[in-house]
Amino acid sequence: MEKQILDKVKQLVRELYDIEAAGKQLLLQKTLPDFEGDYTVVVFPFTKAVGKPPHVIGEEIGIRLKESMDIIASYNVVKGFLNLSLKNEVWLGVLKRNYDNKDYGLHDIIDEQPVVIEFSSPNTNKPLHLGHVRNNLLGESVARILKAAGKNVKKVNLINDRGIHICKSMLAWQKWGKGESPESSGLKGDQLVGKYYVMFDQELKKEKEKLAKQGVSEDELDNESILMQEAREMLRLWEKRDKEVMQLWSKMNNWVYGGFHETYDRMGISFDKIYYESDTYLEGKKMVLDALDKGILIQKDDGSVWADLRKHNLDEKILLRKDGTSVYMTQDLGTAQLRFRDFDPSEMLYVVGNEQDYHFNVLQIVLREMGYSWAELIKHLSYGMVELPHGKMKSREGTVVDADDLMDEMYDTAKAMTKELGKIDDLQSNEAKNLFNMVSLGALKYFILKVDPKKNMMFKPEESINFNGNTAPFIQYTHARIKSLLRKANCTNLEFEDVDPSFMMDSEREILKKLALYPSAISEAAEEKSPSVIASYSFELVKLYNQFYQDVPVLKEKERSVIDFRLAMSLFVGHVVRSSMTLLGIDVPDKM
RNA sequence: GGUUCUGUAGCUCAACUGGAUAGAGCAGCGGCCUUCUAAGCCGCAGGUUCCAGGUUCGAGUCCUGGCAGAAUCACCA
Repeated sequence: MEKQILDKVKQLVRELYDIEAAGKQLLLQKTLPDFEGDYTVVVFPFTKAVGKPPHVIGEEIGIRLKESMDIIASYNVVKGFLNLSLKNEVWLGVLKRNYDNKDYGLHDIIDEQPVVIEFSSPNTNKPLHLGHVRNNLLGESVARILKAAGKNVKKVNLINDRGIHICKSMLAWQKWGKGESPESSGLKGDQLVGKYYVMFDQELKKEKEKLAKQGVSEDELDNESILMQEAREMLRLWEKRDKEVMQLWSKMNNWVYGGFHETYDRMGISFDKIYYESDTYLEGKKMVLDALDKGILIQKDDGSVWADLRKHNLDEKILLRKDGTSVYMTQDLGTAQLRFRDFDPSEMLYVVGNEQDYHFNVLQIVLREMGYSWAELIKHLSYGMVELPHGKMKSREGTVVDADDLMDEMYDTAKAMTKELGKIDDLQSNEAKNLFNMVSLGALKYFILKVDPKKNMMFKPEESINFNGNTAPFIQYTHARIKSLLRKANCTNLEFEDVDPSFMMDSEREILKKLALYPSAISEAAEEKSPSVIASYSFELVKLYNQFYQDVPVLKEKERSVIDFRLAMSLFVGHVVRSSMTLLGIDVPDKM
């Protein structure tokens, strides 16, 4: 429809002024609420070439548009803005064509070549926290949005299951764990392992303090520390596949996976393929050694291997330590290679925090230097940090917001709130549980996803738990209202063919206009890779519907066709609300 | 110090990528349940878009220079 109008404007500009209007000059936008009209053509861009005042041009184009397009009811010109009002029949047509289509706005797969999106990518040395929550929610939602926009999306997770940090928790458990297990302690596996990681850190700190007193310099502390030496030795043994170390490693990792699985399940996160760094780092090592052979990389006297990036205005970057073990970058090279082979993708997205902007920049440059043309497929979907009112999350200061705890708290609040409002009197207990889950998780997800991914966000616990205003519970509530209305109406067969479009009210037209925009909201969200676009859209739609609901008693209307028209519109809104919430990974209840 | 990002109402966030009078929510104040769910609706109040220049018909958005904050510049990941 928008394209139709734009094409016509383009044609008219050509006929009237003999000017070829290019893409950017042709601007069609939604008319602002204070003005009359649905769409607005901005005519300023033509004024110079035409040599007439803007309002005259607007008038000239407007009159011709109205003559030649039967969807246009009227027009008005304010300064350089040509406002067009479409006939009610147009909006009614949108309703007729789509109101019963649950998949309205969603595309089937257009392009078979997959888009691979990596997210979550946890370390197996500690449980998931608030930062991971943003990552997981973004990844899952962006994947759903891209799919809705017609991409063949593959979700992958890269488990960071090896490295010096993993050895730290292993070592601590070996030293001080006394055989403790999830079963014996009653702790979730990831929580248990996390406990030992923290323990290592504390003991290391003590040891370093002692060393410092003995006069060891700041720089030497890591080298001199016995604990660190032991951890490094363990990593070396691990890379040599030492039997005992491997056994400990796989035992503790399995505990962690059990815990992660529970948390993912609860959050509604899933993957098509899981990579383990322990499988991919070797590939990376191989690539590095190959490149070294070809003279692309340099080896220093101590045996360590580096990429020289000084011609890119960056420093040197280590790729293999002097003891031959690999670093983060090394395994990421390998993972990228494997992923490219596995999927032959058109795009490889990495949902990773903006603290790693530098890392991904370097990753791409190194791959490019090594001669891999697919380096260009890598896109870092960088998102901002989650900040807390009292500052950064620091495990040592106990200010880390644990993902499981957070969901528990949200659940309890949802429960208390629901009881206080007296909403569950007619719900079965499992229904009620379901509702608490939906509402609490919805609130959390929406609170995080409504913010533009690339911006840092402030996480205020009291506000995330708020259920009024621009929140998921508000949107869920509207869905429940619609469902309730439809139940009451008991509608099977909606007949509104003969409804008179001229009786359509402003609030109804606004809703239909909004519904017509759902497909473009999806494509914008996919383009920007930003769930926040969908969140705003849903909120605006639901606000419009609530206004309508408040002052138009649907079932009190005399005219049957008008009732059916309104029911069809409500049904349509309900579908789009559910659909858009699904894109955010949020479920909506039929009653609440 | 270098690089990158951010700065919008008391607070948390929008603003269709350069378009009209910068919008929501929360918090505050005032109204609306005999009528389809009040987790709702309506109204009031709240702004030098960090500052100073520049670009043009037009700037929160673009360019330059400041100021403030964050991230990063690891043989951590």
